[in-house]
Amino acid sequence: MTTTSMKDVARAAGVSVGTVSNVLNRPEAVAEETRRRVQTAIAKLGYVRNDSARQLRAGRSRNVAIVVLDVANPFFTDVVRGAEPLVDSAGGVVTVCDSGEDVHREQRHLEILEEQRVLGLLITPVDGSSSERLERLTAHDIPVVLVDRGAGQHPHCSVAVDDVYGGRTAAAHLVERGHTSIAFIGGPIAIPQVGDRLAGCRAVCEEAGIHLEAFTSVSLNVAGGREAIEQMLGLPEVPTAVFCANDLVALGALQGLTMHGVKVPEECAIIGYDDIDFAAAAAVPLSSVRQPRSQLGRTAAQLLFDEIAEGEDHTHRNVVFQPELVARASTAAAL
Amino acid sequence: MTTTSMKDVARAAGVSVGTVSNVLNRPEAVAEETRRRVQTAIAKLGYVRNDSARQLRAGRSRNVAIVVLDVANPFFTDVVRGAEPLVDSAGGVVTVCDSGEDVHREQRHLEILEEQRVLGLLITPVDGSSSERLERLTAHDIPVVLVDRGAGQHPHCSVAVDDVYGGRTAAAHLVERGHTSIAFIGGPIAIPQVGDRLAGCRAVCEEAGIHLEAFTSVSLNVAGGREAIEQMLGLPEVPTAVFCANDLVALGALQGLTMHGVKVPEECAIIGYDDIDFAAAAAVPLSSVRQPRSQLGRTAAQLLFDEIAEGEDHTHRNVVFQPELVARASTAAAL
DNA sequence: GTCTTGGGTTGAAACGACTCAACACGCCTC
DNA sequence: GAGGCGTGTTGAGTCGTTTCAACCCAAGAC
Repeated sequence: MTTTSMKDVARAAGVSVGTVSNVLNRPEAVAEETRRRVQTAIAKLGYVRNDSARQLRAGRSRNVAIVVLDVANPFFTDVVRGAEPLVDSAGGVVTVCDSGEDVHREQRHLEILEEQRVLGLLITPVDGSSSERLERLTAHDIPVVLVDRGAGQHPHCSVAVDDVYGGRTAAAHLVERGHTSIAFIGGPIAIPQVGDRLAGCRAVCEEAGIHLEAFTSVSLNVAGGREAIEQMLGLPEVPTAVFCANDLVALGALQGLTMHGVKVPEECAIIGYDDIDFAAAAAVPLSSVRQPRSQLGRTAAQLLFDEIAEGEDHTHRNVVFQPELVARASTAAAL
Repeated sequence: MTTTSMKDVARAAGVSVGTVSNVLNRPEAVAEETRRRVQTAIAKLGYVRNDSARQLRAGRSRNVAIVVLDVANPFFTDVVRGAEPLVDSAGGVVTVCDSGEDVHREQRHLEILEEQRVLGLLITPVDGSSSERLERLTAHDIPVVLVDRGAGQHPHCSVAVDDVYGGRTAAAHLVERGHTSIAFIGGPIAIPQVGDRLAGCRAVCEEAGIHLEAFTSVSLNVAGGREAIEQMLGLPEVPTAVFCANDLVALGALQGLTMHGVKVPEECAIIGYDDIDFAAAAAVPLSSVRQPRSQLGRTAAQLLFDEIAEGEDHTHRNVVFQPELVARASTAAAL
């Protein structure tokens, strides 16, 4: 069965293609009786609109893409969840792309998305200096909203959580518990969130005159955390507390420490970041720094549609949320 | 800046559009010198192919859609991960859609995907009887591969894990540990996986003459598990073991039991399903039934491309994997 | 009886890329 | 010098939809 087009429907209903189009797009402009005839024809032939043709005509698709660092990270799925309803109700369709923290995959996605003439883009870019690639999109009139990325020099709207503040909060909590030697475990420092969290942490440590050891995990997941712990345990002086750049890493760290018989929190405390659902369900419930995840997504989508609506006279907005400490068992022991 | 088309490039390079098209699609057919001229023109104008136009002409997009029950479930993200490389290397693009276990959302996604003339579809359908909606797609020449769905009556290729066997395995493990009263917690029974796991469990219980109590959680996630536990604890005789339809539910159950001061596994054992990464990292490491997740995705994608390649003389294939018991602390106590 | 008005409908012109038959040109052969 | 060959290039036609000026026609105004 070869695909049926509007022409076939028109013929079957004895009207012109223009009328079929009207039935589909502005039914109120078509006479009752005609409309019905067209609709039965559509049903009988099993006609399905061809979106490519629509888009070609419209010059733009109705897809909103969300490019995340890792779909397997609950943080991002929550962000996506937050954005979806808003996009949906605006008649858009969400496309999720996973860059896997890899610049080349991100690049490939961006190229494809540009070819698809997406309506807009929410992205957590892999590195800090990706602006040139993104600006190419904005130059081609594709609005870009940065997610979880501070109000920097970039010419885009953005939503973010104050990661420096979050880093400070986590470190302050550890200091308050009496720790005097702290390790930081986090993925590529090039990822701004990681850098900021570390910066906040470092600031507090310096103020308090505390030793800080930073480990660079290969990536921000469970395996990365486990591996970093291996390194850490090789130190002559093993720190008594670990601040992980996100909860997945923290879970990995927890596994690593437990495997080596190090008691959490008695011998080593752990604090994560994001407060994903699994954090509370971990072997030792994880302390963490909570981010308003779905709100991030929702706000980002909102900014995107605002930008689309405002057109020329749009000025970029940068929304920053404050994270919040959630203390649990993994930092419960006082020294 | 209005979008530049092949025509603009052609003009700038002093050639015809046909030649530009050739440079893009069959560069070897174009003379070296011409090719270079066209390429500089492309670079200078910042030309980007218009995918809608391509697709319109081709009659088909290069998108492969994966429709899952829940993107936040690591099981599915792993399946997606498994499928991605294969789709990628076949020149396709993956689109992930989340049905959220909701028939209407699934339906909406299917409609949109059909309008987009996707290359093919990997789907874990919400209910068992969704075949009519899917057959509409196949009637329109869109190949569909069922994921995690047994070799039933359906006219599709499929990959699946033997869920009845998995259910039996889990139940047998509990019986072996001496439990004589077991609860099953699982989402809508209409979801075939849930039904099958329950069936396998029930069969073993009947053979062993053991009491089985089944609870229907609203959905297959952490919250669903927590809520079901509330119900279960209301029973006059509280079961001594719980078999959860997936690990998220099991994590929820673990939270629920812990909240009510019920010790796991001493007072109540738990076994989950899927063996997601978080299962091992839980407060009490969860026993589970492991599925070859990424292999499911990879095989599904393979079947899809096989079907596309074989065309007319394709016969559907149903691949079934065997799951595997992973015993951990949550079922460690003997009675 | 002519003139408006306006609800319905029409048909052709876009949109941008791809395809393919036709052609142009240089070179070689007989 | 006619014919054949091979390599490059062309341009018109096509995909399916939307849009919009033009048109038709019946009803109401004068």
